[in-house]
Amino acid sequence: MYDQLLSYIARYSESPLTTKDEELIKSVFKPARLKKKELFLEQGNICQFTGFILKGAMRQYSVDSSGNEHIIQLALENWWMVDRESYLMKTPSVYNIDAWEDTELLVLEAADLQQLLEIPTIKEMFWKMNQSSFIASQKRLSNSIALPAMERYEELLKTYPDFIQRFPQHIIASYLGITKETLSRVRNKLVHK
Amino acid sequence: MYDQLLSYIARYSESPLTTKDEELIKSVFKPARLKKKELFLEQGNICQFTGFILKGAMRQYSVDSSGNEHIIQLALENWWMVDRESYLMKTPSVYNIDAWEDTELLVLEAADLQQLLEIPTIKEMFWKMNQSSFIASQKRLSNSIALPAMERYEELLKTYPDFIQRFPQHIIASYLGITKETLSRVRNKLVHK
DNA sequence: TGAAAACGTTGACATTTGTCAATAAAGAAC
DNA sequence: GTTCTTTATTGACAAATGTCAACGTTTTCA
Repeated sequence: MYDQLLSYIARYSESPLTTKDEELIKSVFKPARLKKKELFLEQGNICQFTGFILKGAMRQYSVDSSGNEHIIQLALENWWMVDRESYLMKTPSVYNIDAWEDTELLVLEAADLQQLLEIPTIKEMFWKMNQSSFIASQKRLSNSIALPAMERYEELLKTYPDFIQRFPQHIIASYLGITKETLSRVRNKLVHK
Repeated sequence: MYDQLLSYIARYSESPLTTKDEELIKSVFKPARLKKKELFLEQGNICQFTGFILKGAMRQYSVDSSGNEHIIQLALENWWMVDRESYLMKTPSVYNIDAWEDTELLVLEAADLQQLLEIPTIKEMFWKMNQSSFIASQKRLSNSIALPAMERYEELLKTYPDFIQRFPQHIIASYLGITKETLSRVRNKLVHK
């Protein structure tokens, strides 16, 4: 069960982990399971955990005054899921996070994070993860302000083709910032062009 | 000239810098000046520098096939400016970065970054900067997909009131992902409500 | 200081996207 | 197996935003 996390760490760092490091990792990351639709974080609460997805699919979203969900982030196996602002600053979150499929996770409490970061290999891994999260977020933002709906969808097809397989269209639409009807029409146009 | 950077570092880290650390910082950060509209990074080139703005205002933007500019980032005094993806991966950038006002910077070459990161205080500062960049980017993304133009503008007014003072409306509009005409109408509605 | 450029606003109209309702198919639950 | 829920599509219409052109003002700078 921890092999998946350990090999993830190995892939995103240069130096190997000592046996002692591995012990620490196994002691602070706790296994957890979520049923489909089960909440990992509820709006208004403080995000207590960082989750590493072993198996399953999750989503992070806000709910607006009309009750519409807006998907901020989707995540599959070997992705991290957390509301970083809430987790780090211990402020109430404006987002919900839940499981879209039955999901197995390894979760890390905020209180254990500092201890983990004393392992240079882990620190390096999180450093890289932060960098790529930021870069991905900035790209998505760039698409969001610069591209019309169809091109945003085409970008998504290229960047995260798995999403299309794992999430229904209304979720994809929300991720793109459009309605499911608009996405349906966009797809229709793409087929006929 | 370096005091501004040193006090920035002090503000975003817990431990103080040694005199030796300060010497290193002064040796790797080089002063630079940009005239208004002068390019710091041109689309297609690799971003060579991270800039710390001492005085002035800058923008990072893409240019679409119709020649329209889309502002990805605006920055003022005590902000960092860089295309992180290009800088770190050494890949050609899709963005331009230029000065919107005559600007004074301290610039850091990518080659000198590693050396700097060996100073724990600096590493901590960059760590925090990465975190807050990501959080800011995610918030902006969240607004971009969830809020209509007027509310995005109101959010901007709250979050970065300085931008309104320092950049003309067509720049603000582009930052929000709308046209200058739409922004003008939004502002008109806000006055009359 | 005077011409040129940049900026901001407005109107008319086009385009994109959203809303609502109806329908049908696919999938989940009992 | 059959009922209920979820998902996807489509049409008619509404709302938001974009486009283009014109105009006046402000700013820039030679």
